[in-house]
Amino acid sequence: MANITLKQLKAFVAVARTQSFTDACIQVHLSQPALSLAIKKLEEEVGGALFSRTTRAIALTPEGEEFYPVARKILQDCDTALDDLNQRFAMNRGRVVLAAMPSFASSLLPGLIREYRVLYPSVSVTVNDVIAEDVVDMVRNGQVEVGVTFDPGRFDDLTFIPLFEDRFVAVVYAQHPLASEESVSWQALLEDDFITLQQPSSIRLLIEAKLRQLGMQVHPEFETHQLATIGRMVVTGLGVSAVPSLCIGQMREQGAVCRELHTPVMSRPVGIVTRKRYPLSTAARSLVDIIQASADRLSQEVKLT
Amino acid sequence: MANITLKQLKAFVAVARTQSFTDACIQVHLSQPALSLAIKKLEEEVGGALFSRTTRAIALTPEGEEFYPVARKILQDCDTALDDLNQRFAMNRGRVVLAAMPSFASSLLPGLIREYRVLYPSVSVTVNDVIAEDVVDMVRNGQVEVGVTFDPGRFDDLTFIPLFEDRFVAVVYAQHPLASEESVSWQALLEDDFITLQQPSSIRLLIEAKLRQLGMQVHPEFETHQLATIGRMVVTGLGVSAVPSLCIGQMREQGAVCRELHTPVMSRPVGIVTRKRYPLSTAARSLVDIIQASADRLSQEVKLT
DNA sequence: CGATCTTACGGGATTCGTAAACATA
DNA sequence: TATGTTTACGAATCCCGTAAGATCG
Repeated sequence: MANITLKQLKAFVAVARTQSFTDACIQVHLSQPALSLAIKKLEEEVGGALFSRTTRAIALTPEGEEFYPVARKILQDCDTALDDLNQRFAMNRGRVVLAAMPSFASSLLPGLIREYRVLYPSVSVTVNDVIAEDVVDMVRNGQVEVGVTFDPGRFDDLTFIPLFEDRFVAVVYAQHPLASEESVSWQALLEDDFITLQQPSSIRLLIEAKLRQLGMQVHPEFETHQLATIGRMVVTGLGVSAVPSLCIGQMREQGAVCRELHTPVMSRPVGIVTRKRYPLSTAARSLVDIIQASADRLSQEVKLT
Repeated sequence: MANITLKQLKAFVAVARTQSFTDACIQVHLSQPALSLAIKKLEEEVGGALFSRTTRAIALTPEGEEFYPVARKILQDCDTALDDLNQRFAMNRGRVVLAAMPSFASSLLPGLIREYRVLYPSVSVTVNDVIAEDVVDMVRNGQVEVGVTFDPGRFDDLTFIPLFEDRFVAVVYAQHPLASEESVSWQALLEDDFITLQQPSSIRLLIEAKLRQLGMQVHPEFETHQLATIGRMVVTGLGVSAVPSLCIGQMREQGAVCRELHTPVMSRPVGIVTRKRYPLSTAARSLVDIIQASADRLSQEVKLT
């Protein structure tokens, strides 16, 4: 039967502060009798008098004096917690933590985040730029709410929202013979010196596995850790390469030329990965919404035209 | 309109803990629909969903996850505060601070506190053994709730509850001529060497002022700080003295003989001093009650018979 | 189909506000 | 006497519980 009400606490604090029932009425939006009853009830709950009422003057009992700061603190805590939640839901504050594979994080993601920040400037966004496999791991164990990466396949605890197809495109320098072609085959591309990524990236593994499967041999003449270095090497004429279509923009900026790659066309769906049965925060939800809404535009941006 | 309820918080915590509405019902003694409504209302108040309900499984939203420990803490604080108050009023805990003039603190007070402690063993009692004037000061400025001392006279912020009359009695050694008298006059007593208190006690001042007023001269042959020393000196035959009737017991224990003093009879009311308009704690209230109830017995104890 | 949450609605308790009574300075 | 609190009572509100509906596994 131990049941007190926040309203009673508010009433108590108001009376204690104003030292008057009448004045406290205004603060708690109650009539005198109602307030009187509320205090009376509270006193019954706590087992004794909190005020000494002499119809003329009000004084806190020593017990009330002890209780006053405590009640104040409780109400303060409630208010703070409520404000915090309100702001969080209104996205006047909050935080989204997401993971994205490097090719996406360095290409399309910044624009999306910019778009998001325009709408919700008070929500902080943290990006984990990790390889595709780690993106999946970080989502699965809850380190991030949202991941952007390749379709992780069948994980029964994950949800995948496809955004666009990422495929490999050939990267050659402008004077290269293949640059005049509309599209090139892997066979033709690999006749030149091939520059590849050295990092434990799924990109390289994917290329090698697929090509080996088709009986083609890859002879990487150069290896590097950075995508930017590939671009530079290609432009310098050291060789050719193949990169995810996500990186077309970057390659072009560096002066390299991208062409469609066929036989085979290597493509994988890129999308948003979230955890099943773990709802997103409103902040994360709206980020996902923005990314989804931009799916068409993203698809365009990885086109060669 | 920012109004949440502790009941709602309890409901929220229960659901969050059990991960199920049905199970939480038992904990909060509510039907499922009622609980559902309570959560719904809470979510409206905070501005967003705290749970993700899929009719089959319940999961906290990230916002709910943030809120959970906060809500828990608030409820915990409420419980603690309520328990504390309950115990205080039930006097299973608490504290009384009082001040008493030395003559009372060293004579009758210990017995009274003992009586009190038998009834309320869990309430700690602190005694300030200070001179009569300081007792009044400590009560007035709120350092103590209760004081026992002489009637402080007209203080409009103090309440005085008289207990008994304390008067001066003569103290002589057993072989002293006056010991055979029923009562002695100040005149007769002062013919012998007079031992008096040295401390800034109201006792000495009272004696001197009153006697001077009556044209009598006091020749203190010995001065001491301790009442016990007076007794010892008297018994040793160094002289005679006059002490408050409160100290009769102590004098007798030391082997001295007490006799009524007249011409004049010096007596002042001793009683309980409390602050007006500042209600007592229940603990203090019951101590006062006990002392008041013992008033008659106390009056007897300061009699010579 | 079964388990679980949500919505709908009637009954009941709590609580509110107005008016009158009461108590102190 | 005047101010301010408490008691009395009618009324509105809120909240709960039962029953029916909806949804997911």
